[in-house]
Amino acid sequence: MATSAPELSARAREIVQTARELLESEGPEALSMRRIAAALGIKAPSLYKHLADKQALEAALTSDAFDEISRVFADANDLAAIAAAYRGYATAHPHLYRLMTAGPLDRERLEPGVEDRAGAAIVAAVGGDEQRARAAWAFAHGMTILELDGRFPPGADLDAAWAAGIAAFDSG
Amino acid sequence: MATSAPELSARAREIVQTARELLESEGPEALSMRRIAAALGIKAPSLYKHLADKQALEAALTSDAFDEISRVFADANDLAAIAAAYRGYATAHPHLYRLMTAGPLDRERLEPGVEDRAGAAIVAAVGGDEQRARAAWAFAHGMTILELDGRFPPGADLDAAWAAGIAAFDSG
DNA sequence: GTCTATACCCGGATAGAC
DNA sequence: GTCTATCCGGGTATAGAC
Repeated sequence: MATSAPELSARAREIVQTARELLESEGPEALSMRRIAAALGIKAPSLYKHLADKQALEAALTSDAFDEISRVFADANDLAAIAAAYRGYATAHPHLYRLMTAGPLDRERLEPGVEDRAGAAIVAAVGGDEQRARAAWAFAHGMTILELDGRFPPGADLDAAWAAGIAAFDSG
Repeated sequence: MATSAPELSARAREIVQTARELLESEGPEALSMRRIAAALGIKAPSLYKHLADKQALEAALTSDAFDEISRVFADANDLAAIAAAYRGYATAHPHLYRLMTAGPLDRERLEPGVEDRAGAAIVAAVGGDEQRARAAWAFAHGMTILELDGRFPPGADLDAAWAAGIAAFDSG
């Protein structure tokens, strides 16, 4: 059976918090054990007394982000509202959003349930249909990551593109 | 005015081809100048006689991929067909697809027109509406990258999720 | 709990000889 | 057009002293 992430000590949580501030303010290259340690005024090897390895740190950051997204979803009842919440969270925390969505998800190291809670809010917002929920999530993630990466043509009206997609899922 | 990518010499094209084979068969970690050179039986510094830097190599790979996608789109007239072509190309070339879609696009180093040609096919497939085209592209990219990264729940019926999204964009 | 020292890996890129 | 030698940077992680 898969064991999940161990509880973090108070000191470990400080490290995670510092790592997050670095990530959000300076981007993913800043998320190195040396840089995090330096920001705390210690040396990199000391971190390993508190966290098993870097993956544990990333899992903690990702679990936190899932939690926060679920909270942001709480007030949203329809697709337009949840899309706005999704886009708003990602735009406010672009580097964190990329960290939590890029590449495989190390589910065994996440806090149990965080992924499902975020997903359940999307399913509810589209009226309970899982297939439509997955498609709508893909739309939202696609819009978000293409927007964050500057992939749309310069000058594209992204509000209008979001609205077009939301209209499609609302009526389809 | 922005100058675009210089023509590649025949030897440079050989290097790009070798790089592509490495990328597709072994993944992005294999796309290093040392590994590419080794695969060609030469040393890494020699590559710089043929290509300015690694970005030039990546731009060539990306331009080729855009070209190929445009070609795959050529036979597709409606949204379902173009979505199937998109998904099929990405699934057949996952590492290349990630390379061409992840992060910012270095437009000045691409072959001129390759991005627009691929985009135009999507616009045509949704009937000419740019906003719907962007939303549909976001849906397709989102589905694709989440699928490639194993982000959907294990056992999720992705054919059904694709169909749900296509239906939404067809009717909405 | 922190330190120093270190081991090990990797990467892109340049200078100058041949 | 290729080579050797080298420079620069980076990273995760461990051992063992304090």
